[in-house]
Amino acid sequence: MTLQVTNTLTGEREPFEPQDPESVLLYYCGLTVSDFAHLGHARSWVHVDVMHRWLEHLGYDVRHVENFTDVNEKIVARVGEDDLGESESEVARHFITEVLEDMRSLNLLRAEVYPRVSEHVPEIVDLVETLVEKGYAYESNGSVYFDVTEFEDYGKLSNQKIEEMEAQGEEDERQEKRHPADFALWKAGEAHPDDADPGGETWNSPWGEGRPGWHIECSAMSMTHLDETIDIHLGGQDLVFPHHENEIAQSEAATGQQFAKYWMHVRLLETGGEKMSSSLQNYFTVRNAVEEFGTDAIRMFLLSTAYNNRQTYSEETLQEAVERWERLERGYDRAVEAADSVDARTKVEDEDLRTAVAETREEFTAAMNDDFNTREAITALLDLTSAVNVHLDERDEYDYQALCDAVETFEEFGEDVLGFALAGDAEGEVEILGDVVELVLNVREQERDAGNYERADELRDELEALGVEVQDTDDGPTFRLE
RNA sequence: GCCAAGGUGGCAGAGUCCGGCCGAACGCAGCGGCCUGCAGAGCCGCCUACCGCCGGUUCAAAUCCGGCCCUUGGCUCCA
Repeated sequence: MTLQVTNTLTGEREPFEPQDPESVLLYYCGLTVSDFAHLGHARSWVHVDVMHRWLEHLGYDVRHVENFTDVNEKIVARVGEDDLGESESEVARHFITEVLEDMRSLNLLRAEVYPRVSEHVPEIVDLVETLVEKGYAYESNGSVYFDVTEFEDYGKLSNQKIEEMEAQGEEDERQEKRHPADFALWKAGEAHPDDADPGGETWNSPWGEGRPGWHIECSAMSMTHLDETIDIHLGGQDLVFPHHENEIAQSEAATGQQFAKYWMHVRLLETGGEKMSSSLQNYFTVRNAVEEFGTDAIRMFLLSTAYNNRQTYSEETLQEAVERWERLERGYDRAVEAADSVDARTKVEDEDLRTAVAETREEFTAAMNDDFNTREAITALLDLTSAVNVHLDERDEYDYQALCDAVETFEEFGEDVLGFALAGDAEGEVEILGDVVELVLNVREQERDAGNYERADELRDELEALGVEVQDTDDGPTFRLE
């Protein structure tokens, strides 16, 4: 069973075969750091994170590079706003810090490198020079443009014909271009006083002062940190055209090599009719979402739809994800507690549970290999949850070995691959807190034994208000910290 | 106008590439039951599917082919 992936380049599902059978070169088009990250960014991140994790699970050494675009007019536009910073680079640095924090809050595996455009201007200039030398680009008024008519395959990623394309770029630069679809590789800084907002940095180049174009950065950084040909290039669906189309053109024109073997695009998170207006924007930030629903519920929400299918955000779908996550977590907790309670030498065997564990492993693997079908993968884990629950509810004696296998499966797939925090952070503070709760529950048991249920219920309600969910069982009370 | 993706139960959402295990998964909401001092969790059952419409291919179609209707996303910086 091998991994199959959908390649935007061919539009088909193909067997995944990296150039080097041992490793995968992966580049992800990251954010333009002019604002906080929102749930849509989280969708891409979490899916790419799970792809990364699954590739590692399959044994590949994954070299993951994700850029930050820190040179952009949108960043310049915010210079001086509030306390964001007094220059383009200060504003960018501010948001990079915030965005990295958001990424950590989503429990994303770190990339190997997070390159920034401002640190790669020499490489960008070199690349542009190469393109000019080879006749794929021309200088005009201090700016340099890529000549799309010189690159035979232009349009192959987005399936478009040059003649049918709308002009790219601002109105005033169209005058300088030979073909409307030509795009800027280097933009003169002084030739456009209107664009040259104060605070926007410029660099020296063979064509005078200026700034890198909007697409050349990723080509330069991908080649610098990975190779001329990489295995997977990822990004949001919205980047297919023009961004990735242009990356292919300029990269392949410069090197004569294929730029990326597999192009994969995460479909955009939709909002169900309502536009992502600025008034709603705040609510959609990663920060607010994680704070309100928790990392695991957010991951559950985002992974409950395959990366290349449409997903609509709504209060209801998010709430459903919370329930799905809690069901999974409870199942895991029950399995762990049950396994801990059983004598390891027990001879009890439950064929149903053992079969369920085996099927879960098989189905999870098949789902992930089938173009990273995270929805089906989660389904497999929830099926295991049901099997564990049935086993614990219907059996008087537990199957120690099967429970251990179930726990291991939850951890291997749920934690390592899907990135959930099943075992939680059982650190000092949490342990002490648990002991305190235990103490209160003992008191409550005394009240219950004395038939003083009113007081017992009060204690339960008060604990719940503090985020401690109490559950009475045959074996005494149990609790969960929310 | 161009490019692309879709229309499956109350909601949400797999399955469609490689037709039969789909008499349609997993879950959420709701209802009934078991358990329970109560509640919750869990378990069992139901609501619950003529798989957008019409026609074709086939022993067999949600899945393949043709036509039609409708929806959504992108095409400007955008994950």
